[in-house]
Amino acid sequence: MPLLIPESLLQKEKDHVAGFAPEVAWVTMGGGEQLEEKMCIRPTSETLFCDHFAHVLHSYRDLPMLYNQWCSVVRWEKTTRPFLRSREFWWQEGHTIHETAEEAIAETEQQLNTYADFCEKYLRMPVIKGRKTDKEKFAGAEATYTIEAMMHDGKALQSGTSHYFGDGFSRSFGVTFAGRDNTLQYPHQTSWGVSTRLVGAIIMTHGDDEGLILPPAIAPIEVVIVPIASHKEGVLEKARELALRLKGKVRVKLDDSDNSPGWKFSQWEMKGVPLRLEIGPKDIAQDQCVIVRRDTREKTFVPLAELESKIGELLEALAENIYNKALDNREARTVTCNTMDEIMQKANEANGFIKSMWCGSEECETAMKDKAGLSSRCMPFTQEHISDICPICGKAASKMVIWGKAY
RNA sequence: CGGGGUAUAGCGCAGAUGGUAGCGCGCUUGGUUCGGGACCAAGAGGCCGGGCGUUCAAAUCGCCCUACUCCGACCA
Repeated sequence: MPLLIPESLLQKEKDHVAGFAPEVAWVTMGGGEQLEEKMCIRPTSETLFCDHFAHVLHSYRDLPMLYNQWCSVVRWEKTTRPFLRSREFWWQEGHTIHETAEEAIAETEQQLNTYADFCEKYLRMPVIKGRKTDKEKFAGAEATYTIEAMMHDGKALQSGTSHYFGDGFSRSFGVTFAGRDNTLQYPHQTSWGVSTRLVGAIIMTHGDDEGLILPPAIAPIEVVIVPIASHKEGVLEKARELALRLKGKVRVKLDDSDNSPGWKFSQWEMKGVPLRLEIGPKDIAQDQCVIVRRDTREKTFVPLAELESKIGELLEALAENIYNKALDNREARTVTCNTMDEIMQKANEANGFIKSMWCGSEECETAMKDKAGLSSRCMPFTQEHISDICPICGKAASKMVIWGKAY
């Protein structure tokens, strides 16, 4: 889809334009000439896809239409933050239309689950699945679902979203198809995305003072081999032999540069390589090597005969450990509150998640922001019954919300 | 948008009361080292963000720009 969106196209869905207009960048000139109609640089591509759908959709037989594109988008943020909030960011955006609401809702859920699984199983980052409040939902959506992660400083990071649009956009853009009963119908739509924000999430979930800690599944190098006293007879040869032996089984790199071993240790730790394999004269004499975990720095002497299996075990142990550490941090920084006083006190003490009931009114949500500096992160799918009243207004409440400070 | 801060070597910084610049890291060369960022020696590297002013003399004082940055409000 194109990079530029004509203003008229952006205007077609009123909630959407109201939500995005304040943060779009506009192109007003072309080759020194003022443009007849200004164009915005896409902040998201729903309008472009809708325009496209209107042209290509004719029959229920064309449905579902499932699109995905990787591109960068621009949102004119007032405050930027490397990886987490940049004015231009690279993302993946999926856009689908379906014959029925049920199908579209299923798609929305499926994608949210895909993101959650990816974060938890591959990035080893625990997330909370839930629904956004109306105040926080995507402009123009009927429902927005989110996965919320907690960074190690206790701040929340929305790590992926999936939206259900109903047929609102379809109606605004005149997207129609001939249905099974030969009547003209509007398809039900979804969109969903994750961005390079996840890179920031990895850094801020797993990293420590020595640098990155990469989850093994996405580490470009899983094992780095550092020869010790590599000038001595046979060391480099042995290191090369091990690298060759591991190649194809695990992503391995031999650092045979002439930097000192200590320098290499620090360097590869900073880059987040999960395992370091040391091989030196003493090891060679005993037919073993030393493997050091990035997360705990724990050293293990490994007989060369058991090399492959031990590497597998250690990678898995590391992956599990970094997930558990992140989860422990989240649990330790999550509190349940019943009164506004309690909430304000906790919010003041430390960053973290605060669970409380909520009556559902936007006034109370705004009050939470004003009084405690907290925004609603989501209404988790897994609800807990804390009480029956909203701590903000005292009226009846049936929804539990997670509040927090967000990046 | 509101309120702070910073700008001096590739990077990080120091340069009170004005006298044309220094430290650490990095880089180059030689030697010794090599199981946690090695050591010694010799080097290279600077329009002190930009402009105007004050002064015999400005990195230093004054005014005006520009860029970056932090904290708020706004947002994936």
